[in-house]
Amino acid sequence: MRLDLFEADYPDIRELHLFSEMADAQFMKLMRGAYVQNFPPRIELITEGDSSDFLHIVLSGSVDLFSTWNGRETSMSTAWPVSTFILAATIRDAPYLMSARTLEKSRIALIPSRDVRAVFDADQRFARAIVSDLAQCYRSVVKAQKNLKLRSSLERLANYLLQQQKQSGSAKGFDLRFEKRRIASMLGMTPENLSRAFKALRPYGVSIDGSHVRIADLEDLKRFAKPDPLIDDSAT
Amino acid sequence: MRLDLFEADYPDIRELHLFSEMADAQFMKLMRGAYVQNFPPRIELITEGDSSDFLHIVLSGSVDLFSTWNGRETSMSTAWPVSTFILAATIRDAPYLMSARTLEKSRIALIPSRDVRAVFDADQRFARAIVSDLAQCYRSVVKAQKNLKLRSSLERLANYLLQQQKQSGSAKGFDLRFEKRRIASMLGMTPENLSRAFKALRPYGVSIDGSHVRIADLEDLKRFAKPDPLIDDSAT
DNA sequence: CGCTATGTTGATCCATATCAATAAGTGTGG
DNA sequence: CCACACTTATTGATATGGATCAACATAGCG
Repeated sequence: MRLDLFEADYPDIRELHLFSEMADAQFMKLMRGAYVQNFPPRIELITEGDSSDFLHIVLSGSVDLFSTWNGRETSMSTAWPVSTFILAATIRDAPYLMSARTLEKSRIALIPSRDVRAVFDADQRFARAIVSDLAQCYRSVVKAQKNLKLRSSLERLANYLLQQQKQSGSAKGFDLRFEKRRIASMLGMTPENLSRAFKALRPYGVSIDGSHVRIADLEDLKRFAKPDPLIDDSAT
Repeated sequence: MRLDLFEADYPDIRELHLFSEMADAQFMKLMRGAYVQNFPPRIELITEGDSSDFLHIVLSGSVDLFSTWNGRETSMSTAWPVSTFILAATIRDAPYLMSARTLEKSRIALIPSRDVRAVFDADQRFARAIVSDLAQCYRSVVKAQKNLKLRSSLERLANYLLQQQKQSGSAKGFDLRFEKRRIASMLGMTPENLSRAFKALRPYGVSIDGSHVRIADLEDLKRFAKPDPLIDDSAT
């Protein structure tokens, strides 16, 4: 299971802000028990309800965090390189609340949860980084919940597109980064409804061709979407 | 503003698991800059978007955490004695994502956020407690989101009633702890819809008289509600 | 190339919101 | 203590957002 080339990943992990400030000795202590593995797409890495033995880190690729109940399933969020997931379960030594599957070919590092908790107590800066990370995760979910409870699906899509547009940097047009099916699930709607929602945004200058989106007039769409930093900004 | 009797609250605050393990000196450092105030009902304590200068602690009464967007409003959660709120904003020194108002006459302690961050770095046990608290908060919101995305409003109500029944401890029957208007908002529905939802649960043995709820057969309701520890248990 | 999963479109159904009217509390000041 | 105002809860009628079901098109992919 353990790969010889793992050391090659140290710099990537080290620069993750969770690990960037900590003492070398403590970092190595974490790495000693860790291992890295490559996974093909669509592999279920963890299942909700399982005990949280490892903190996971996405080194490359991407991971879908989703949940199920009574035969239904929904996408909760996406983990990108380089970031951790299920940090909260690791901290509390509690069962996972979400399942995780690779979206594409992905490289994942696993650090024994026990080591994370031990090093937390031994390294001030690591503790500071963990709490900061966790607080950010918390705030992200709160924003997601506000998004769900205060907006219609059309408003959620409009704001999602504005976010994506912003992230892409390009003046006009960007590609959707996921299957529409998954975007629909993330936004809390069905694929059929998403398909119609795109059309419903046409009067506001949104046009879509396959996975390519163009927004004719940002201000026009913003007037409808009413983006709010306390819901839509990922940073704050 | 500062009350002479504040010292009387020390034991209550001290026994909050966030503060129970820390060194005396550090605890006093936190208390030195803190103060306590009594508020009448329905007073807005903080407004979303404001900068987070104080960590708040509910000593008695209760506090509604809510959010607004585009003229709409929704209840996100409730803070009870003795617990903190807006810990995440304090940690990250970021603006509040939620507003807070007293539900009833309440006694609130305020600790300067700067002090919290300073003592975090100085006291191992306090750091450990904060991270644990925060992880629990995070997991609560994730559960709330699963509840919203995976269940219909009728299913949410059914599970809410099962939770309340369990908490009440009594064999049959308990009183709703909030106005129905607020329960509706918490569950992400309108008051009218809640009113009808109660009736729709009658076939499963739920009867309501004012704010008093009786569940004829728990198993019957559970068969419909399908409660799930990964959504409904507050502890895990 | 054909298979399978994804996306689109249309028809319909259902859950939930909205609007409106009324009833029942709850608190206030005379 | 009562009358009044005001908020909350209920109920009915209706509208609508969004889900579901079904058919078909399309795009990846072995």
